[in-house]
Amino acid sequence: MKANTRKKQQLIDTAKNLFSTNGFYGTPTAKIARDAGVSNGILFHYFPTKEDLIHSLYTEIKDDIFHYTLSQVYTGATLKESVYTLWLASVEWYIEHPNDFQFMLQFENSPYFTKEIERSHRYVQMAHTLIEQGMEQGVLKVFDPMFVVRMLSGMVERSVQYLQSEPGAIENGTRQNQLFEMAWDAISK
Amino acid sequence: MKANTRKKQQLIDTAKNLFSTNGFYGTPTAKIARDAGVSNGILFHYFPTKEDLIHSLYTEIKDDIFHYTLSQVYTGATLKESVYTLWLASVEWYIEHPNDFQFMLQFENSPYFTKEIERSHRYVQMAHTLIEQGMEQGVLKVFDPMFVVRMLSGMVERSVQYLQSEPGAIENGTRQNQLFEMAWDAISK
DNA sequence: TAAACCATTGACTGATTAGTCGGTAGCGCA
DNA sequence: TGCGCTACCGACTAATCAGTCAATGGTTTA
Repeated sequence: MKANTRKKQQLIDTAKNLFSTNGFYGTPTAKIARDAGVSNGILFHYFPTKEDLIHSLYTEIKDDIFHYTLSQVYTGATLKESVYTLWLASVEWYIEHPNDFQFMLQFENSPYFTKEIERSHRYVQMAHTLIEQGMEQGVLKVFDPMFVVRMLSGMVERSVQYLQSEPGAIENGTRQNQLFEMAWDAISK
Repeated sequence: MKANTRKKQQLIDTAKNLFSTNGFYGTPTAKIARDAGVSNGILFHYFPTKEDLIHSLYTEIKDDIFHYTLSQVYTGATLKESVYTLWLASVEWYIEHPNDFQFMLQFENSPYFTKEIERSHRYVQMAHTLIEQGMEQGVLKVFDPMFVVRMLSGMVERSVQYLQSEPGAIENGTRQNQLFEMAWDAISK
C-alpha cells in the first residue's frame, strides 16, 4: 500500500506534462505509460479509462490549489484583503505549476467540463462564499456570485498568461498588485 | 466555381456543430462528411488535412465577427462608447452563434493556438488600436495593450456564458449594460 | 507454510481513424 | 467533337489507439 503511490504519481505527472503540450487526444495512453517508465497495463490498473485519468488529474489539481490557497488565508482580514489573498495565491500557484495551468485551461474549456464538476470543488465553494459575503456587506457589485467567481478566475488566467509572457515581471510584486487592482475595480462597487 | 460553395459551406457548418459538442478529436472526419450529406473524399478535396479544416473554421469565425463588429462602429464616438460598441457587438454575435462560441473557447485554449495566430486577425488588431488610443488619452490604465485586449475578451466570454445560462436576460439590455460596466471599471482609470 | 492478495508486465486485439485513390460526370472552351 | 479541368464519390488502407488478459513475483495474513 506504499510502493503503489510512486508509479501512480509518475503516471499523473507524466500525463500532466503530455496533456498540457499535446492535448488530451493528442496524447495516447501508451505514450503516457512509456514516458512514465511503467507498463501499459498498470495505467489501466489505476485509471480504468482515459477519461478517469483526466478527471483524476483535474480533481488533484483543484485540491492542490485549494490547500495552497487555504494555507495563505488569515482571519481578521478585510474583504478586499481576503479576495487579494485568494487571487494572489491562485496566480502564484499557476505560475509555479505551468503544466497544471495549461491542463486546466484545456479541460475547463472542453465540452467535457460541466457546471456540476465545477461546483463540486471546495476551491470554488470557498470563493463563492467569500463573494457572497462581499455582496451582503455592500462592498461588491451585486450579481450571481457564481458568475463573479468565474469572472475572477478568468482574470486570474489572463494575468497568469501575461506574467508568463513577461519574464522577470514575476519576481516584482508590484505587477501582481496592479493586476489585482484591475480585477478588484471590476467587481467592487 | 459556384456549386462548389454549397458543399464546402455544408461541411463548415457541420464541423462547427460537431466540434463544439464533441471536441476536435471526438469528431471523426468521416462523421463530419456523413452528417453534412457529402462524401468522405470531398472533405479532403477542400481541406487537405483535418488541421486545415480547424484553422479554416477559426479564420472564418474571426472574420465574421470582425465584419459584424465593424458594421456597428460609428465615428465621432467617445472612447468609452467605442469600447462599448466593440464589447456589445462581440457579446451579441456569440449569443447568436453558440456553436462558434464553443468552438472558439476550445480552440483558443488548446495547445494549437499560438500568439502569432491570435495577432494575425484584424479583429484583434482593431481592438488593440482602440485600447492604445485610450491609454494615450489617459482614459485607460496603462498596461501592455495586448494584455488588455485579452482581458476584455476574457470578460466577454464569461459574460456570454452568464447570459447563456440565464434565459430571458438576453433580451433585457440592462443586463448587458451592467456587465459592460464591470469590464469598463477594470480597464479604465 | 499456504493461501490470498496486490502490483506489475507487455503482448495482443478489435475498433476506429485520417487520408488515398481510381474513377465518373458535367461544364467550358477551342 | 474532344480536351482539360473541377466537383464529387465511396471503397479501401495503413496506422493508431484504448483497453484486455494471462502470467509472474512479491507481500501480507492466517
